[in-house]
Amino acid sequence: MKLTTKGRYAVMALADIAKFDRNSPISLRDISLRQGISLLYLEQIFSKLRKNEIVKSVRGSSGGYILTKNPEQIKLSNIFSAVDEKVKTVNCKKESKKGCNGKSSKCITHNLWDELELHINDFFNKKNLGDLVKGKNENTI
Amino acid sequence: MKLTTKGRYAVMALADIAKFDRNSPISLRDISLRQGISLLYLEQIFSKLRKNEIVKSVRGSSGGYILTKNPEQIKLSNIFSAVDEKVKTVNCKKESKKGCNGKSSKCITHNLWDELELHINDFFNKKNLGDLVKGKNENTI
DNA sequence: GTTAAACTTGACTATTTTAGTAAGGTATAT
DNA sequence: ATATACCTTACTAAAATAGTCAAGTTTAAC
Repeated sequence: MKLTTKGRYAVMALADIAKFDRNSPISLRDISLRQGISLLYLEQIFSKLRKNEIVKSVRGSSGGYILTKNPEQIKLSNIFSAVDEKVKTVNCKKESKKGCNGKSSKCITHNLWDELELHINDFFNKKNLGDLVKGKNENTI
Repeated sequence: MKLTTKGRYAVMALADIAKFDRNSPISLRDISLRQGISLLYLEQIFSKLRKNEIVKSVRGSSGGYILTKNPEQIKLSNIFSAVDEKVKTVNCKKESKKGCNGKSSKCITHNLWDELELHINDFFNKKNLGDLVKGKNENTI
């Protein structure tokens, strides 16, 4: 069970932006250098973030990306869903008519995984970008 | 972010055993049939569970596996660590001397992922096999 | 108006992980 | 004896991940 880099990088990059003034756009090149993430990969990620209105882009030279809202208003769950990072514990939900393993009832651990998903999503719903940059003067990049 | 089948199957199989009398061994063949898990795959999983003393084996015909403890004493975290299912959110912990991305300080989201890991592990520490089989007369396999 | 920095898009690919399968053992209750 | 059950090692197809590559378009600034 692990987090993919897509979700991690998205959060890292947005936290990077959040550390700066909201009005001037931050270029992906700068983020790439500061965070050590491939520029081309960042472009993929930001394409999704823009489509999901987490950021807006400013084109042209000295362009870049700006957060659409205050960091406090951007929940981590919003970011993860934007880049298709999902918490997935069971694959027995689709065939809701027939139950989990093709049998007529739910598998014995079904409720457990549901609870786990809720537990994790709860965490992501409670955390926002603002929480991450509060200690921005500390020993963090 | 998802759970692998190894962890899921281990919990399912152990919950299956927990539903029965503790004294008579349950064969993998029966579990395989009831839970719809490949017998050969179950053997791999139970090999690890046995080495980690979650179950003990009884050989010979009408043999099988028995839980080493009461279901209430077997935490899900024990099961997951036995089958190498780990919660992994960051890969920036090994090089503790140099920081996360080879730089001298921690990455901006480092603490976040630590918190998440704790949050999830907390869940697995609180749940035990007994919790799963309590409602064993309900509509579950 | 040119230019260069920056974003946009779509296709492609190597590596790794997952989810098993296959084959051939060994132990033991009946 | 022998069938049932566990044990071990090796192998592999498929999927997901983590990017790269190439060829654009847009626009601020000079």
